Amino acid sequence: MPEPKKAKGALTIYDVATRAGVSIASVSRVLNGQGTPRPETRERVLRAVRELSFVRDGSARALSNGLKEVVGVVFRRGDETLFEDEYESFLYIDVINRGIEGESHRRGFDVLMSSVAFNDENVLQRVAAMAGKTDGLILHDRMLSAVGIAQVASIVPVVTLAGTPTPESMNVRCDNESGMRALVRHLVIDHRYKSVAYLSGRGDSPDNRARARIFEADAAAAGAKIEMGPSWEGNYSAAGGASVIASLLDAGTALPRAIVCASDQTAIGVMHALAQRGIRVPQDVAVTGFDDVPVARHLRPPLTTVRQPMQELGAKAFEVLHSRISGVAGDPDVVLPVQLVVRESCGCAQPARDGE
Amino acid sequence: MPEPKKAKGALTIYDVATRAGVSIASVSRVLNGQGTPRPETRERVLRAVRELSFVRDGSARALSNGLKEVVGVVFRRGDETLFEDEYESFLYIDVINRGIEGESHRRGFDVLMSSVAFNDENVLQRVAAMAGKTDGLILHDRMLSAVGIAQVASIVPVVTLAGTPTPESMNVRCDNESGMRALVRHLVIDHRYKSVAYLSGRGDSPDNRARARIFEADAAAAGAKIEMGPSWEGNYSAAGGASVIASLLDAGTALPRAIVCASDQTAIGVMHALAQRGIRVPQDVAVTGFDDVPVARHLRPPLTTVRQPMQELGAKAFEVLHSRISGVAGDPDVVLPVQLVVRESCGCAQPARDGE
DNA sequence: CTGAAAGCGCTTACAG
DNA sequence: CTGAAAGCGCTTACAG
Repeated sequence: MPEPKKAKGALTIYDVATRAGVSIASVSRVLNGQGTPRPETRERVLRAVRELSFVRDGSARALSNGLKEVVGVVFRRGDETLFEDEYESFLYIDVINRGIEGESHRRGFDVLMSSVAFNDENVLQRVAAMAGKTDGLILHDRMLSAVGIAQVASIVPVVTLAGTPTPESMNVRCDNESGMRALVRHLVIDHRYKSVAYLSGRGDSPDNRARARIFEADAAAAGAKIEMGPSWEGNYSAAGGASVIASLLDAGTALPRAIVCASDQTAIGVMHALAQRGIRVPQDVAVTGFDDVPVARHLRPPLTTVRQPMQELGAKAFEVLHSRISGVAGDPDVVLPVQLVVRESCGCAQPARDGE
Repeated sequence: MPEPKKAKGALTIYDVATRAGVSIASVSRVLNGQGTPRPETRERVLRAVRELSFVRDGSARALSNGLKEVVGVVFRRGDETLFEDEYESFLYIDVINRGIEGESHRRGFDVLMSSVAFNDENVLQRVAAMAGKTDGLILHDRMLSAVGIAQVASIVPVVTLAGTPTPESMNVRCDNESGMRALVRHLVIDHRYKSVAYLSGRGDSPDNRARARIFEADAAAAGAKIEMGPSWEGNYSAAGGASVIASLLDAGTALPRAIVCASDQTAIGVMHALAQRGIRVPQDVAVTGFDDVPVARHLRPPLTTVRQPMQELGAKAFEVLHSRISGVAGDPDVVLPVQLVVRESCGCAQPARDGE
């Protein structure tokens, strides 16, 4: 063994070929299950591979094949945590990512993860770099503007989560409309609450807009007094929810009978703020969330919310992306069903244990 | 534009060079910040890149550079869930992965994720495939045998989590010894419990062995009656913990005053089983966990446990791996400090609110 | 400062 | 069935 190849003693297909006494083409064919090699050739290659513990270099394969078998996922990373629960809630992103990973796995793909900080200046730049390392990208909620998406989509296929499909990209989301409809019905019809507020998420979120729209329409139609708008503007975070309540109370505003929060995180903040002022949930004010994050059932009282099938959302996103990568056109706007989860924060009595 | 390049209209550095009227070498240099190009050259390249929305192909770069700027993480995926909380507990893996991702990010690396099912036959094969796509691997708890690790480590550097360093691989873990020591002291000295049991994790886990060893030594030294062994054998899961309790109770065995569980998950199962039999925690039997998973503080009663710095564990693992990838030798056995978190399941009165 | 050319480790027509 | 060779898209000495 004269020349010390490169950095590591990293083996190449040439080493295997030499050892097996065949050409690199044969090695490659055996490894790929292409053609019909003579049994003996096959044996020799396989033995050499085994003895050497050889593994093909993924980059070289990708370059040659034009397929990396890698999809990228980009999401936001929380910075500091104001509420202890805030941190946990971020984990819902991981649930989605698990869904993506599981489905990828089945197709022989791996998942490249990259987070960007909330205050990150050049998200586009990072996303673009990811594009170069993958066959396609899945972007979490509100990562890029439509322009940014178009730009990235010119490099690799893009699927957004909880966004809006664009001419260049596809989208997978949950059925906010039905979820909010069921929630409002439960509060206004079942519980007969006369006044309800919508504590919003970020204004630029499609999810939030959809929820707000249905809330307003349905609650009004059912004859309830509605509160929403500037003084009820949150940002999906617990801190955001808490500060809205604090401001309202400080201003001496009377709270409505029920507060519909744009997310579970928001509800967590609201319940926290309410508890601090000695306002009881649900006796004085009912509170609901949206998402059904893992911690929702452990809150006191357990949170009534709308469950979004996070894991399926991820799985579906991969599925859509994969078919696109494979050159198959698919539905550019997939909508997944949601489910109302009634617990106690809405005012219902403690339901059957281990319920749902 | 005559010939339709390849599959996509995927741009290459040649397209940029043509547009900018320079050689591909110049494009590459500008993009890499190498050399001292004339300002005008720089300008023209940058403009062409911008106008074309060009992004370099990661595989080609990796092949040429000998560096993919990707580390792989392999972990186990839960299949079905017996307890609703089981599912959540799996998320602690994600917390570690977040730590890895965060640190990678700082170094310009991305993280390739791959899960394997619990019953997966050829984990080694999957791990090997990952090795080919990355510059180094981080393996979660008990993924591979020492032989398997050695094999993979001959391809890329390997760091294990909560394992044992081998001649070929490095390891990062938490200080189980100190954690268990503090826990036993709290139970046997502070609470004066006379009888304590250790409900174990998987027998083949280094973490479990370390915890068991210290438990036995310290509890005995403090004069407590000890129970552990075959009839107290769990497997880290909630289901495992619950079934141990069920068996014991069915056999008419009297429970000790305190049960030290090998993990929070186990404690969750134990508390569940106890509740079903009407046994009160901590009045009748105290229960403690190990890990401090997010849900631990939401259990009823809130779980006294030992917090492992999961996120730092991940960050540290990347750090160790990165320095190894960079050719720097580092400590092959990093130990991170843990912290006793006293809540109510040990028998302590409700501590100050918003504690910790 | 800049370009022509070799090389990274594979895969895959194309001949034999 | 199998081998020689070209090509995938970059980077980087090496000359100029």
